[in-house]
This record gives sequence, C-alpha cells and structure tokens, in this order.
Amino acid sequence: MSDQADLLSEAALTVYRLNGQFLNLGDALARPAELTVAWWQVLSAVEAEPMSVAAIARLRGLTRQGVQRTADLLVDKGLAEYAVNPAHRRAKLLRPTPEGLAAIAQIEPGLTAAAERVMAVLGPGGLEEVIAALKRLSATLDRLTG
Amino acid sequence: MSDQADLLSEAALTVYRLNGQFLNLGDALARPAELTVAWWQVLSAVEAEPMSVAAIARLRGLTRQGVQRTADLLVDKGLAEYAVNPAHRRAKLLRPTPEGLAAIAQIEPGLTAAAERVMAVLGPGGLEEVIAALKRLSATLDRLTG
DNA sequence: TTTTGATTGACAACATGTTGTCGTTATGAC
DNA sequence: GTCATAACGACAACATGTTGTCAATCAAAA
Repeated sequence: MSDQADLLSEAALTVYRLNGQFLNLGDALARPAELTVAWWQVLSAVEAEPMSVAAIARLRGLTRQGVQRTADLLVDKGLAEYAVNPAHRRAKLLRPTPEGLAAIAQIEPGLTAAAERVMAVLGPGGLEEVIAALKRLSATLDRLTG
Repeated sequence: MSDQADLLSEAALTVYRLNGQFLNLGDALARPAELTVAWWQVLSAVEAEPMSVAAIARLRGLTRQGVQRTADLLVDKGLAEYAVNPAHRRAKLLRPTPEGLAAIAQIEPGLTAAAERVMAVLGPGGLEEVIAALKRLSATLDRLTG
C-alpha cells in the first residue's frame, strides 16, 4: 500500500476511535440527566433556537430520518415538543420543553469539568489547535465528495 | 455554557461529523469490492497477521462482540476464515482468504487516489499534522477515562 | 494441585444511523 | 396562475455498534 494511502487510512481509523471515545465520554456525562449522546446532540441543537428536523440534520451532518426518530423520542419523553412553523405547514419546529432545558443544564458542570481536564493536558490553545485541525480535515473531505 | 465546555462540545461535534464523512468516503471506496467500512476495518486488521477477535477489537477500539459479528459475516461470505490458535484452544485466529485479500487489493487504487486528493488540499505535511492532532486528542481522552 | 480471576466466544436485546420509498408541501420557472 | 422540482415528514428494512449474560478456557496465586 502506498504511503499516502496509509496516511489516509490512519486518519480514518483514528477518527473512528475518537468517535467511540467521545461517545463514551458523552454518555458518561449525559447519563445523570437521563440523556444519551444522540438525544443530547439533537436537543442542544434547538436549545437556542427552534428548528425543523431537516435543519437539525443539516446542522449536525446526520440524515433527516435519523434525527426524525430521535426528535420523536424526545417529544415522547417530554424533553422537547413540536411547535407550528409559520413558514411551513408540515415542517414543525422542534423546541425543548422546560424539562429538556433542565436536562441540558444538568450536564453542564460535568462537561465543563471534563473540558478543564482536557485543556490541562493539551495546554492553553492546544484544544483550539486540535479543533482547527479537525475542521481542516472535515472541510477537505467536503471538497472531495461534495 | 462556559467557553471551555463550548470548545469540548465543538471538538466532539466535529469528530461526529468527521466520522460520518469517513464512513461515506470509505463506503464509496469499498463498494466496488463489495465490502463495507466495517468489514474492511476488520479484514485489514488481519491482513498482515492473523489475530483473535478480541485482539482485533482492542486494536480498533471496538467491542469484542461487534467485531465478532463482523468476523462471522466475513467468514460466512468467504472473505476470511478461522484458523486454530496454538496458544488458545477457544480463541481461533481470523485470517483473510485469497478472496478477502483480493477485495482489499481492489480498494487500493481508489484509496491512494483519494489520499492524493486530500494531500493536494492539505499540502505537504498537512495530513501528518492533522493526524498528529487527532492522536493527541485521542491520547488525552484515554487519560481522562482510562 | 487447586482455586480464583481474567479473557474469550456465543447469543440476545437494544440504540443508533443509513437507505429507500411514499405522499405532502413549498418554491421557482414558465 | 400552472406546473415541475425540490424539500420535508412518515414509515419500514437494514447495518452497525453497545450492553448484558453465560459457559469455556487460560493464567496466576495459594
């Protein structure tokens, strides 16, 4: 295998691993609030501003149908609700209920503590640099396929 | 939310997005060989050296049970086979069949082409830097939870 | 040698995400 | 204003990964 192919494979495998690690960390953080990473991901998307399911999917880079199921579950659990969309009769807007906002707020302290521990290891500016690298890679892949 | 928490959330969300992007790219590359990313990930792990299912799981950062199912599917499709393990009666060694090796080889040209396109965008050394950042983050998360 | 704990494979239930399809609704071209 | 196209929600089938449990196997301590 070419050296270049090896590098891209290594990047992909490391991303797969990071994905699992963040899922683990996120589940640990979200469990006290009785949330999962998937629910948190959708709920936090509409925390500041209600959005249609399709808009959440675009924002998060997921498929519309996957977000749809999660959103329905959130509504079922009373953590979010559908509001009428003045701009679209069918595409209702998802927004958190007070319970949903409380769940998100409950995660906050643990998330901040975890972030502080990460920054303590990576040093000041270190996490920003890593994020910049992640985004460079993501933008590159977008150009490749899109 | 604290600035630090925002940063960690941004890192996680970007990793989730990257995960999806690499799954898309990988599936596109693997489809001509009638492989999926999951199959490719397991099959490539034993390309150079046969390994037990548990060892593959550790290498790839997956659960033993998930790899087990994929490995059984690979054997079922004739892309891999179980060989007796002299060191362990129960833990057989997974190894690719000639068909499995051919499937991996078939992916190679497309993978190299994709890698070249990525390197063309990120510049010389750019991909290496990104991988280094990915690994720094992964090692940090390991220290946090393990 | 015996026993105790860790590793491993097997199996099942479940969560999550994708793909495909359909009818509904909005948008823009004509 | 009509019509074609795209966007959207609904629903189902499926792939993949996790969690939990159990018995078999190995390794190390007693």
